[in-house]
Amino acid sequence: MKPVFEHPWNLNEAEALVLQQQLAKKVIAQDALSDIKYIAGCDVAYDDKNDLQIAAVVVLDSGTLDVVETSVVQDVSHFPYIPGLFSFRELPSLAKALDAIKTIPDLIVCDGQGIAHPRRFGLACHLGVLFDIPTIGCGKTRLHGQSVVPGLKRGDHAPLIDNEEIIGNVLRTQGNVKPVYVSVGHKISLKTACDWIIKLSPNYRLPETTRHADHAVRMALKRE
DNA sequence: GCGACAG
DNA sequence: ATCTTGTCGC
Repeated sequence: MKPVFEHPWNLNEAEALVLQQQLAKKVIAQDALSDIKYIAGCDVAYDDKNDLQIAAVVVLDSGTLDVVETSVVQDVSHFPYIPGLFSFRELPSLAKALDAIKTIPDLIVCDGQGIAHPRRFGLACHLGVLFDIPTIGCGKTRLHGQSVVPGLKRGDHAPLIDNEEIIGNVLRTQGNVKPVYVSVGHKISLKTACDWIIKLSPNYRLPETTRHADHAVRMALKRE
């Protein structure tokens, strides 16, 4: 699958910031999904010197959560890690992995934030807008916003707030286990996003999509 | 100046 | 993200 539009990746920090603010206007924070048959997870791992990355996209059957297809690619890092500009670092390699996938997913779960971002444009938003596909941001830690601790039962959640605005949910995917940070990526509502994350996390803290993608990149990195 | 800071 | 030992628990 390919992006619906192109934009350069060889940018400096200031240029990336401008482009980010431009693209942020295109995010749709409402349900605009079709039937969800396939759901993809994606992740990136880095090598020792940190100038190479391995990206993976794993497509699962939304009903059985069985792996349908896996794509793993290697690429060079074109951009450093800068909090708030994370997508400019990981998206080039992820796009390469998506380009090789045959089973077009109906929804993609990202390892990072969606609109729970200082300029409302985390990795999940960037990927969603670039490929015009519904996405969810599901991070292991917080980047932006403040919240209260949610209840301890699976499914309990509390809003992530920034300036009176709800930018995401702190969601407990397993009882008495550290919660995850869920936010809208593109073409989905926060409620629907959380429902899917719960459904995708029947046994562990992180959704199966992320677990499979993480496993794939870690395994590929080990063989280098 | 001080703290915060996705992966 | 990655660098790392032992340890508690099913």
